[in-house]
Amino acid sequence: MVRWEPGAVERLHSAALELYATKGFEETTVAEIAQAAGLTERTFFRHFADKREALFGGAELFQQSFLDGIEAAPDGGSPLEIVIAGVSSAARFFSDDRRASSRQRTKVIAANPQLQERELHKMSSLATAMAGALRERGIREPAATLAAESGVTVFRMSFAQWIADGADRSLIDIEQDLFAELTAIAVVRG
Amino acid sequence: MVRWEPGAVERLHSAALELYATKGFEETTVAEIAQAAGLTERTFFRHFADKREALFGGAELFQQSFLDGIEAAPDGGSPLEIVIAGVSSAARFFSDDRRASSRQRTKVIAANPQLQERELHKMSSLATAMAGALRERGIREPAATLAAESGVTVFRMSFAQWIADGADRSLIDIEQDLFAELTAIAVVRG
DNA sequence: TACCTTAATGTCAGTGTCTGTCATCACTGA
DNA sequence: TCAGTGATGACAGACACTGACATTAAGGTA
Repeated sequence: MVRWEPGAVERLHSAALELYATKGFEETTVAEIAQAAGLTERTFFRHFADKREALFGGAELFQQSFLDGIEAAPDGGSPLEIVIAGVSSAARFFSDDRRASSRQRTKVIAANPQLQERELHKMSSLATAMAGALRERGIREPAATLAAESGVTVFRMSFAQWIADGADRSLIDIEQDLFAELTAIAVVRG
Repeated sequence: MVRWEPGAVERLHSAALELYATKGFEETTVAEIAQAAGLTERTFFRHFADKREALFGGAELFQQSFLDGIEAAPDGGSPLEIVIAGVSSAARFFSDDRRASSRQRTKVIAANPQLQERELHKMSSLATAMAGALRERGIREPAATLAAESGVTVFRMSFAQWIADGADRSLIDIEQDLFAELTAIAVVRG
């Protein structure tokens, strides 16, 4: 007989996602989420820094998959090629059976400006971390940050296409196309 | 004898900037800002949607200067060249005598995550608007969004260099260098 | 002059997010 | 048996933000 049911964080996360999806983010109170998870409001704020964070857990693994890909990239590539290795590595994080849940989560975020702001902040942190990893590999500024920001842009656009209605291509395929488009765009006097 | 002193918005903006800079954003209450401006808390929220917005006024003119530059760009250029026209046009918005005040404002934003999130959101909106302007000029997706996002990235990095300690180059000079770096990075098999 | 309208503000009573503090309870190890 | 320890509950409070209604001075109109 345990005093507390295990998995409090997971229960809070699930309850939050479900309520945000059905009632809307602003229309759900933290007290409601806590009650749905069988806990109190105070406990919610012990596990999540704020009401939004319940939707953004597990970002460390996500970010690490980018950094791993950058570290593992072969030597001698251009900055963008090394970034492509990182973004491709992270694509494995999103197998096709995750598409449905990714779609729901993205829909919730798209419906609320506060959540969009948090999402942008996470992406900005990712770009900063990737730029750091590039510098570790000897790439100097401003090339490191330019390449990292470009990589995050391509990832965001690819992800949006990946979960778009009717889409069925794999994330990594879409990424490759968009990186090709990026190099085409950057040509001056084209 | 006027009943109310004119320039309520400006007074609130100034009071907020000063208090955020001296006490810190989270440490200042809206009531304090309102009192410093000779108004009430309720009036603050009539002029600004939230506590952060007091720092982000006048974004419409700022954004429009990008769009104007895109509209005015000559025909026949690549997507990135048209974006460069927009970003260069906006550089005129930041003459050198604005450097000191830009520096203070940026410092306040850098000191607080909530303000950073709002800043990122504004930049994201700018990129969306620029992509729309590019589409108006016949550029298709995904080229339009890729070019717009790249342009915003270059602008952000240029701006950061422009207000960096000891910097004295003009914003437009820095932008040109970074656009050149961007095209260099994007070359595959470099 | 008296009256009406309007715009900007004030007043007041809320709701909801988030924090600090202390109490509670099961489990653990000595 | 007893002193930690860790997750939670209970409670009070600060502060951001909103809705509803009152107030005031300026301008226009009869």
